[in-house]
Amino acid sequence: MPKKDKNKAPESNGSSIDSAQQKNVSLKDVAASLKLSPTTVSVVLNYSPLSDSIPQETKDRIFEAARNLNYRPNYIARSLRNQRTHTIGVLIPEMSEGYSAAVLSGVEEKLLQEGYFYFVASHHHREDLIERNTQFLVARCVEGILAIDTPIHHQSFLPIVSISGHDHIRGVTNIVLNHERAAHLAIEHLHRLGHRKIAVIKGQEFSSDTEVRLETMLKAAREFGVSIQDNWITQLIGDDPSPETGYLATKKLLSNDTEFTAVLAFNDISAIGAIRALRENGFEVPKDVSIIGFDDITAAEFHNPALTTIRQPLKKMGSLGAEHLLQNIQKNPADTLSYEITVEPDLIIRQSTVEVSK
Amino acid sequence: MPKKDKNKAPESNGSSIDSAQQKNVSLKDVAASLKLSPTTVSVVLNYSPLSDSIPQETKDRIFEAARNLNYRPNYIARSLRNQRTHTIGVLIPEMSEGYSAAVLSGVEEKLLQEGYFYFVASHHHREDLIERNTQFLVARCVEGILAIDTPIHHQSFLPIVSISGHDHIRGVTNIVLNHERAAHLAIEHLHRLGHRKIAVIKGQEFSSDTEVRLETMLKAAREFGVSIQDNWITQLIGDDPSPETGYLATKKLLSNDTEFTAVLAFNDISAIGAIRALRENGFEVPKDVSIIGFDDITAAEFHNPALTTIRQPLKKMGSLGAEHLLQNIQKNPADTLSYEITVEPDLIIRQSTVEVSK
DNA sequence: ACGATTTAGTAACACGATTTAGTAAAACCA
DNA sequence: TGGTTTTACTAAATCGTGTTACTAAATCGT
Repeated sequence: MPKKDKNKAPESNGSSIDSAQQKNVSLKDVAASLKLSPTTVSVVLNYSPLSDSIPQETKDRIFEAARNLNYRPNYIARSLRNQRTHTIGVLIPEMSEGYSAAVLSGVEEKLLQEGYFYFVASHHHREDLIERNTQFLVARCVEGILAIDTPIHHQSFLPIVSISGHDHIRGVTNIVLNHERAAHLAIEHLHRLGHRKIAVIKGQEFSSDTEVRLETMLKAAREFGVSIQDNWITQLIGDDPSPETGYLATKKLLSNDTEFTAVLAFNDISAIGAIRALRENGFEVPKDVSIIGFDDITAAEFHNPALTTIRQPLKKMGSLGAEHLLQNIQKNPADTLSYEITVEPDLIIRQSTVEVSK
Repeated sequence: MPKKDKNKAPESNGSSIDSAQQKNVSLKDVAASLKLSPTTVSVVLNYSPLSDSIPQETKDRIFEAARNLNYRPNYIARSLRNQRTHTIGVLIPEMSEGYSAAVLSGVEEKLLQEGYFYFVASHHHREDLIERNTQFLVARCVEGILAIDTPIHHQSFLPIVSISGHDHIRGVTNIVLNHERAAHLAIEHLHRLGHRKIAVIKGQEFSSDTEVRLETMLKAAREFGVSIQDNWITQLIGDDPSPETGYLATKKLLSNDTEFTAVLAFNDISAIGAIRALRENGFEVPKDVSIIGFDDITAAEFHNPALTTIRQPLKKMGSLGAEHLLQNIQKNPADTLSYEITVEPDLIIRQSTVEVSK
């Protein structure tokens, strides 16, 4: 007798997350309310080919009941059945910087458009956390992995897209900046302003772009006949992205030698710290020393002085990364060979670089 | 005859995401490899009470086989069965600012610690996106929702924790700053420096803190006998968090009147824009006008001049929010009444405020 | 009028894990 | 020796969908 008691639909008629709704209604509940089978309801709600033979009147009743009971298909059950989670995993160094946030905003925009969600996990450049988080994401059945400034060491059975990654691994797609051009733009700009002695603050070893950034800069410098002496090269100090990394690096640089007339910083955030250090040591920026940043994060434009910088299209890199990952997910992983997408930098001239005075 | 063919364990012996592994191994595969039932394997791997009666030798074999085959329980299947997803949804205005990123880093730290993952969805303060994203998160079976600077309008059958939210809704827990004290610290500091005429840049209507921030500031001003005239109150202009919002607001402010000696900005990011506007109009900061920010984002310390600001413990607010959400998830939602957690601000004195000169 | 097709559905299984309710054999007890 | 308890497991049901394979009735074609 109490057979139906528990399946009795609650009389919810307000918003979808109304307080009256205690338990989510299932396909079975909808079916029961219409005295149809769950199969029929499923077939109709999914516009399956099978529903061709269901009369419109029945379909209408089903749609109406589903709406009235506020039926929402349970994504978990659907994922299990379809072996599709519409979820990807995103690996980032940390959740605290202009860089990651900018890329993520592009990722999110594209993913939500396509009905995907994402898990984020940050690893602080620790090898063990990268491995552990990858495991977790795989266990959660993500359909692919997007690695942002995160080294990838081995091929995976899942599609992987790496943003700013430079490892060439089978099956991994890289989204990278045209570093040659970025370096050309930066050095050319300084050269045109008369700078011939340039200091460089390179990134930490763990940053994917560190090596290529330095090498392309050195190459461009040779081409323009600009000098970058070894003792004008310094490295960011510290693990977390903060202006302090550039501040400490520049302090060290200044204790070596001060013959240079311009500084190429690894990124905007460290350029800001570098300016502080230069100022503390009695150098006006840009009067005494010009400085050029990298990335063009929001803070760059409004810093004092406003930063001249090489812009990376961070948001676009994020959405491109997401786009290609989704594409690769559609394909058979076996025939997804590694390929590379290149995006172009821009030189943004502001106030931190001027003609050399010496 | 081909009965076992497809269940034949792949001879994977490398890393967990080795290329050799095509298909995830299931409980059934492990069981088959040992000629045991999935039940037994499950019981042992989960340290279920039932496993008391299983001899150690069998347990060892099971653990070993699971490790060798690199068995990872399928989270989707487990979630369906247990009706627990260990996943929460996080609503944020956007993924681009120091504020959200700082709070999220606290959220993430706490969640990963507890074995939870999270979905992020941003809504750009659009009512329809808040509703839609909430729907999506519910369909994805999140166990609770963490709303960061996001208005919540109705009670839900899911636990909700709101960070910097001020709506008092049954079942919603609020994590808020001690705004009274924040205002007291800010006004007291300016008062001590001799400022008696203070301009205020208030937040946009859509920011949760806008109203309470302004009101507590006005109240503190009255207590200290400091004047905040109506035409010294301006509002951030624009939707996305960027220094430009404060720049435009301050431009408008300066076109009204310039009698004030200090500016209270809604947040650090707009304070940075305000400084630019003041400077363009011929005011030196802090010589002519002092300015005080709010939040203490990373950029504040290294700005030029370094920003005096009221620090919100953003990361802590994130981890507290996550902590209370997880607590409320354990409880019966019915007996989770709304309550409020208050965190304390700090005054961080740097270079953007000095004694009044006039 | 009779076989073939169309209509309108449904029963049963699968996805991969956990849990409930057993069972068959061994050990224990009196 | 006969009954109870313990040991060492396993079959079957379940979570909520989606799909495959079926059926029973109605309609069609000739």
